[in-house]
Amino acid sequence: MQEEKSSTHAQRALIALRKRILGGELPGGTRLFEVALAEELGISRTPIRAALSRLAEEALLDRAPGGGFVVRSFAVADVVDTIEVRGVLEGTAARLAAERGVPPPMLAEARDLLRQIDRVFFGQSVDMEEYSKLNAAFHRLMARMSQSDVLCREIERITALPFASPSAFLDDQSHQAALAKTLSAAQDQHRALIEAIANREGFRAESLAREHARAARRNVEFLLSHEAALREGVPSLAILSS
Amino acid sequence: MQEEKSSTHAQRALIALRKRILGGELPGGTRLFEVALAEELGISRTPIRAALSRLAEEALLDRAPGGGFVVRSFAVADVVDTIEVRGVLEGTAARLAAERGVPPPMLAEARDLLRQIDRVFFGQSVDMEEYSKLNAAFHRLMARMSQSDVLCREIERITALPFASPSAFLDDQSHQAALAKTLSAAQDQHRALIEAIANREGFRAESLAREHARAARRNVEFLLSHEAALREGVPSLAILSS
DNA sequence: TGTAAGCTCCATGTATACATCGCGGCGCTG
DNA sequence: CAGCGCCGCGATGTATACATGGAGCTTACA
Repeated sequence: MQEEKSSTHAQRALIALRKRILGGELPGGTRLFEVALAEELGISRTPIRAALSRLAEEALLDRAPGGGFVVRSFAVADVVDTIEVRGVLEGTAARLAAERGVPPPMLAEARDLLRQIDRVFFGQSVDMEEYSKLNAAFHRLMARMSQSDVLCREIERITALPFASPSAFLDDQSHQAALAKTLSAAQDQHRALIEAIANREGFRAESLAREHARAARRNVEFLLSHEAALREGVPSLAILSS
Repeated sequence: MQEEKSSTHAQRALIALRKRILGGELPGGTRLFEVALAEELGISRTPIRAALSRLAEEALLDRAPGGGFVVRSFAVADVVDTIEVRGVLEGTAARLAAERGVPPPMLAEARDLLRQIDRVFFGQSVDMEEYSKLNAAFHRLMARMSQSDVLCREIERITALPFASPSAFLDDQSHQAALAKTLSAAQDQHRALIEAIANREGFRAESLAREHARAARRNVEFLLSHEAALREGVPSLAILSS
């Protein structure tokens, strides 16, 4: 066998197929045939089926009526709506956190994350790798502050879609100039959010989280309004069908 | 073979297992073993795996770290939070419907549904079967009015959980007296919702939808506060772990 | 020429044998 | 007695052969 990563064939198939779907190599609407994929990847149908099942769980594939799988299509409107839903869910998490109250250690953890993010700005050019990681951690923590497993799970699920993640579009290198301003504004929102939650201001926390998600939406709309040149460098948008 | 319903073994296994999980026969945390289930249902492991995978998509099973599946546990708090999430999502659908505008034929369809629900009340004892069907149809239509496939999908997904459906707890026969009042209040909310959407009052529509979902939450809390006697007749609550 | 029946092929469904891997018990050894 | 390592079992992972069933084509008959 080849010496790829990961242990099982199903894992490798999952990773390979996910990559192809997200990369736009398998456009939305494409029917995936077990035999063809099995031959292509040099494994049997069984691990292929396992991989396809998991991709269906990730909402990257739809089950066809009479059996089989189809690559899900994402139009621009779907991206926008998905981000809207993320905003709504994160808003709910923030509101619940405020309403139910957050244990002080957790609040301290959040404030520490904010300081760490501040520190990333100190360098000349921002270390996007690090920022993405911290930003994702902050959003995950905010979900946990709701003290609702159900909500955490739903947020994690929607966030797994590549273009809906709070850290999507950050790896886009095209408009470094605007970046600093954008990130600084986002950080202001982070601070206000924690403040609102700490003050038990549920409505304010929810509104802030929703508006915070709007930044991602503005990014998408900006990227799509400027012709292909910009979109080229944005892997998260390769999946778009139109 | 036995002459159950449905065509494939995987389908039958799916239905059988879902029934056992929802019925509380397989309590939360139970590890499901392919071989054991295969022997028990008299089929091979392959269709069992297919069924387990689909149950994971339905969020009734969790994948165990090292492979395998575990029945998901639902505590009371999870039920409440799930209903909260449904309310939030339906609220978003109602708001988007109001903000984006709804085609008149669709609004007419909604008003027609409201009239049909009114008609159900005419009889001496309400036909709950019929009411459930119409109520579910109304909620589905409201989701569609958002004109967002993503949102529809998420609502449908969360609504698939037995205790989160807008028609859950309606089959409970225990407090017929209060029922008429409850349903009539719900219908008032339905009417106000459509009115708000038609008037493009996004905030009002969202608030109303959220409050409407609270009715389900009150039902749960009422049922749980009255000892087992009441809970017996409520199949939707059999899944509760505690 | 149109229609309907039947056939054939292809894709998924199913069973089963074998592989692999992790874990726990048991025994050996220092 | 303690610690290490080996062995074996049980669970999932994988391959493969065969079953099934539907769609499209072809052919024969009206």
